[in-house]
Amino acid sequence: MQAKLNELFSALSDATRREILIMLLEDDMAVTDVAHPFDMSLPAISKHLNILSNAGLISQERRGRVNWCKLEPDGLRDASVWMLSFGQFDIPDIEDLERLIESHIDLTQTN
Amino acid sequence: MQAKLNELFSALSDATRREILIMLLEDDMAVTDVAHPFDMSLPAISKHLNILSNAGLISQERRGRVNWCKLEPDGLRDASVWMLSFGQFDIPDIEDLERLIESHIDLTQTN
DNA sequence: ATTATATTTAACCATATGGTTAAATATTGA
DNA sequence: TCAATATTTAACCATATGGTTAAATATAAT
Repeated sequence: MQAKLNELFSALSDATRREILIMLLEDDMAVTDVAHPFDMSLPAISKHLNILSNAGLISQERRGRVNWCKLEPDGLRDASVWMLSFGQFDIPDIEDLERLIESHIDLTQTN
Repeated sequence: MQAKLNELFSALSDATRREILIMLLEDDMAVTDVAHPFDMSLPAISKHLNILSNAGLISQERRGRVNWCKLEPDGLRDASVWMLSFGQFDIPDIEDLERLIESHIDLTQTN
């Protein structure tokens, strides 16, 4: 769980990779086409795509010599959920969450 | 904007720092107390706190020789908005919340 | 069969990151 | 005043990260 979140947030911490994700919102793309707008070598883009794949944010499917990259929006889910518990809940909700955590701890301790 | 997001996601990509944020959900804490549960030197924690400060995720207020650390939940807003802009996942459901609670419990118990 | 295209792998480099220990700096208490 | 406490700064180290170029691989086209 922690390792997965490390990978996710780390993948998102690079502007090039975030831009790639946004590009893939439009449509699936070949690696070369992903690379095109960037002032960067193809191997560099290839590495970025691997990092996004390993984080579960995209998938890649090879057809012939073309590797098609596809956004996997569900990959953002864990990170999103983690963040929402801090950022979007207002104060009473945070207190609710804390009570939930407390009660869950109490339950595990009495078992 | 991109630099801010880099900083934010990068700050969140370390499990120690995420754990610190969760600890600060409870209450404001002094640096030494933040450091206590971790098997890590005080300077290391001090660095982590600086990274969290620079990312806008916490604030620090010195009173006497004690530096009080305070969660700044709004600091997550930009990153949260960025992720929501992908808009392809639903509002987190009860299972996600359960998993989140589990992960927080794991964190508090493994220390 | 040869060449062009799409992509990855390998080897390398500079800088960033996350940790350490030792020393420095305040501030508080005796 | 002197010692203890809280925290940061400095110097250092190993590994990770993000880039490069050159070579390798696999497929498609001529």
